Parts: sequence; structure tokens; C-alpha cells
Amino acid sequence: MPEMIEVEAYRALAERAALDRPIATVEAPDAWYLKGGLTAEALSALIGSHFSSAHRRGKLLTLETAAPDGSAGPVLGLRFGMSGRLLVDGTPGVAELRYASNEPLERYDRFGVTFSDGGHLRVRDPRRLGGVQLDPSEGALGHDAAGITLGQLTGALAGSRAPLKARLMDQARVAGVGNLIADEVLWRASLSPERPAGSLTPTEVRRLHRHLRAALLEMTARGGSHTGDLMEQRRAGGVCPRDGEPLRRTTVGGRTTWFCPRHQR
DNA sequence: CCGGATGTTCACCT
DNA sequence: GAGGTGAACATCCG
Repeated sequence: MPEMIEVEAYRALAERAALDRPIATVEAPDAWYLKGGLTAEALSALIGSHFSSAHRRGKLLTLETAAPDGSAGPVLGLRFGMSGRLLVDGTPGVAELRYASNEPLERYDRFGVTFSDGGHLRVRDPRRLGGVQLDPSEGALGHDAAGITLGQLTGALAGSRAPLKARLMDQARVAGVGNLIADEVLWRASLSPERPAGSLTPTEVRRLHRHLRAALLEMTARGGSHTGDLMEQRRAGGVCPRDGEPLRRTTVGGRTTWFCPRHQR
């Protein structure tokens, strides 16, 4: 899925194109996609109101709603799983998504609203791993990776014996870092994904912090989570772009992990 | 045909 | 309690 870089693109799309348009109908053809006990009936409360702002925390997109008189309504929370896309008036938030069909198939539209002007906002998700919630609790999410401070990152890693990569991807600690971004950032920071998170020295955490922010900015500018320098070598026979060492493939935190055993320590 | 793929959650172990 | 593993979700791709 989209990692936080793609979700940020979805947020920007929603902010640019979906605000202040009265909601005429809510389309929830897939009950499975409604999370937290949400029902199509409860969603009808959105009819007549409009989206007033769009925010993102980690990989969670939240759309605030407001009634015609301006009073605040419920918050619509959207998660995109690994293959979910946001479309407004048929325009996707990102052009390409890997590991998902890029065919414009309406049959994969799991949720949407139509606006009174005839347009619509939809979540298209072939694999159906995303979901919709009303008033999602953000309490379970850690600091957003894009704005995390050195002190916050230090706190997120301190005292943990879990592998560094697993901790980085723990959304309750650092929100927004997924599998590809984690591998890219650790490769740039020359840190092994298998190191116990709490074993990093202050110098190493500083290095990680600097590379996390730089990698996010750079990959955002390039157009997505799949644009990292390590990406094309994440395959059998891949070698480290920095020193030519064959990359090692392991599983960390339940996810396929590629790293350079030579310079990532 | 089989195995994996930008994710999350849950049951079940150690 | 902290972590790890495997399964589940559904589809596409090599």
C-alpha cells in the first residue's frame, strides 16, 4: 500500500478537491470495509454535511465533516491497506500503485460518497485490506514520522529489545513507516534492521533521525515510497548500491527485509 | 501452480 | 508484558 508518502498525496488530493462540497449520498457496498462497528446507516449521518478539512497521521487519513451551519460533525477515517487508492471525481491520488491492479475497475470501489454537484470521492481497493471508520481513535498511533523530533524518536526506541526495523514500523511508536521506507532509511543510516532498537547510541539515533527525514522528503519529491535508492536491488541477486555487497534477505517484524550486511551494522 | 507483494489485526506461543 | 509467528483478508504478477 500506500505508505505515508502515498497517503499524504491522498490527503492533498482530498484537501484540494473534496472540501466544501455537500454530500448527497454515501456508498458503502462492502460491509467488511466498515470497521469499528460502523454501519451504512450510521454513515447516512454524513448526508447534507461536507468535508471541512483533511489531515493525516501516519497512514491514517481523516476527513473532518461539518454541517451546513458550520457545526462539526463526525470524522471520517480512511485506511488504505496495501492496495487502496483515493479518487476524487475519478482522478486518483497517485498515478501508479505497485502490487495492485492499476486498472480503473469500479468493481473494486469499496466505499465512497457522491457530492450534490454530481462528483464523488471513492476508495478503490482491490485487495480489500483497507477500511473506513467514523471518529477513529488516533491514540493508538505514535508520532508521525514526517515530523518526529529527535527526542521523540529516541523515546520510541529506548529500552526495547525488539529489532530496530520492527520498532520503526510499530505504528504505535512511529506512525507512517512501512516496509519499503524502513528498509530504505536503515540502509541510508547504515544500521542493521536486526539491531535491538534500544541498543542504538545517541549518535546512531541522530543519524537515523536525519536519514528518516531526508529519505521521506526525497522519496516524496521523487513520487513515492517505491522510489528509494535501494528499491531496484530488493530482489534475488540484488547488490548494495553503495558498496556492491550482495544484499541479504531476511524476515524482520514479519516482513521481508533487504539489507547490506557490510555497511549496515 | 506457487509464492509474494507499500498493511493491520488477532489468536496463540515462548 | 514483550515479542514472534502464522493466518486471514483478495488480487495480481512473475
